[in-house]
Amino acid sequence: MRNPWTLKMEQFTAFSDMEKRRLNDLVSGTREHCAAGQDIIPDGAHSDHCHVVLTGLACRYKSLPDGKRQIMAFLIPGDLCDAEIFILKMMDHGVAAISDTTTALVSASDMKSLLRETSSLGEALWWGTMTDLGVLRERIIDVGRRNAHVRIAHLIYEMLVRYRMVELAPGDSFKFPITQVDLADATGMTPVHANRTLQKLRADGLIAFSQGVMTVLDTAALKAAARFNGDYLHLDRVHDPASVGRRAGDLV
Amino acid sequence: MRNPWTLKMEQFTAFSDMEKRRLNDLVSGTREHCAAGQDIIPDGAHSDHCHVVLTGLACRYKSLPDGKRQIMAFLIPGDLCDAEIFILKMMDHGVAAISDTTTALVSASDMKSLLRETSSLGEALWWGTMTDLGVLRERIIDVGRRNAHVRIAHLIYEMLVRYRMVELAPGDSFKFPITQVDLADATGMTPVHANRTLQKLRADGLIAFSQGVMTVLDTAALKAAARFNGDYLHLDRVHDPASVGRRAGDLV
DNA sequence: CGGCAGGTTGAGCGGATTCAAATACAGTGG
DNA sequence: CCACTGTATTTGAATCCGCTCAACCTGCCG
Repeated sequence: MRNPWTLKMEQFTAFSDMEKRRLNDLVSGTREHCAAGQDIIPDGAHSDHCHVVLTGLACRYKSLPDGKRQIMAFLIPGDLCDAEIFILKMMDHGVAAISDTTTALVSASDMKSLLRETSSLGEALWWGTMTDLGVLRERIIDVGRRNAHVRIAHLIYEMLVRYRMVELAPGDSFKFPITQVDLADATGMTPVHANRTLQKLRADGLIAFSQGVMTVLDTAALKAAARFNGDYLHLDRVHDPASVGRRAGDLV
Repeated sequence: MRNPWTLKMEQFTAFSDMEKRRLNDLVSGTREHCAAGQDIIPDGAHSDHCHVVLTGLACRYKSLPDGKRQIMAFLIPGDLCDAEIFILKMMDHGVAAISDTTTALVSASDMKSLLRETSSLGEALWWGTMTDLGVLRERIIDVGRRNAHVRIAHLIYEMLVRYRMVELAPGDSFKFPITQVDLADATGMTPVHANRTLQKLRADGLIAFSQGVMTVLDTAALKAAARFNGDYLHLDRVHDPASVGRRAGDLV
């Protein structure tokens, strides 16, 4: 009954049982599977279904005329791939699977009516979009004003916080099937330099990485190295006394 | 009766007279003036009013702990400063006036009900947010994968298209009160390098700049230099046969 | 065993930065 | 009207972070 979409949005607000059931029903319909490396939604496409990532890792990307590629965002379970689909004529970027993924299809009309609801659900959806904006802005700061070391540390730390939201980072370990080429495309650097930077983070004892699993060994040190401030993720419930136990917010 | 907010959203869809009147009423209430250099909305602030830029130029920015600053977006007349205000507890970045600005205050409750309307208005607002996302993604590509020359050309060309939307770029000239320091903060480079890059664009006869007014001398050449593709702005009405006359879409 | 994708290492180059100083320019007050 | 002041732009020279190119290694799989 607990799905990553609900878990993520619960970081924003507490839902009633009925609301949770509602959300759960929405992602319990048609599923789609996509193999690593394939497009979940190609650039320029249109469809009348939204995709919610349930398992695996995906990314938003855009290929440039000169062959370069920029990854604008990583999408983990609970993330919505294409909130724009029911308004815009076509996607202005592609969404690709990095590892094998399963996505839930939600019809545009369901999503539309959800958005217009006066309940917490409509607000939660809006919250999701607003935090997406925040994450994008943070990525601009990354590539614009942070050096390679801080930049990669920041990306990894953000992934940790986000994976924790959906309870997929036990022991501060999480799946990280991202190749160094992908990482370079996301951080706006070359694979070679991404490699050297990762090595330094490992040598400093901040992270460990093997078999596609990233482990953050020293959260405090990594957070400091990344100059991380998580306000932009708007995990509002962190400050909610009713929220108990160890949550993603502990890291922010 | 024609205000920049309506003009901008008309790039997405045609409104009925009643809808236009509705939009106009919303920005005809309280006005706020802000002097150049001052914060319109400080980082971390909260209010229960949204700000719509009516005149002047503003920017979204974030100051980093080490004193650096990153400008994430420029806001021209018709742009909404803080769509998040009625959901999120606080702003995760600041909005500052670059030149003197006037903004219209729209109450959060008015905005909220607008968003829930089944008319074109709710969709238009959603469209605005989605294009903001698109512009941010494009900025990530800018700083991540384009060199200084292309990057600045791209920024200027985008400003031209956006100014045209709100009919503020007669003869391909528009107000550009952005200092080279601002420009550097927006493009993720140093003022010195921004200066040299601008000089090259002028030497190549692509742009002219004096007295705070930018003139694009050769739109085709600038577009080519910027490798510009305007799909991300989603000026859907460009393809609408009912749309007549020279509009921003001509450039996209 | 060969092939291939991903990761690692080295050396040289170059775009952008840094620091510093000079120049232009607008506003202000004597 | 000019001297004065502060801000913005311009120029030069040295330095460095990250890029390029190229080779090599490693593990995996057919």
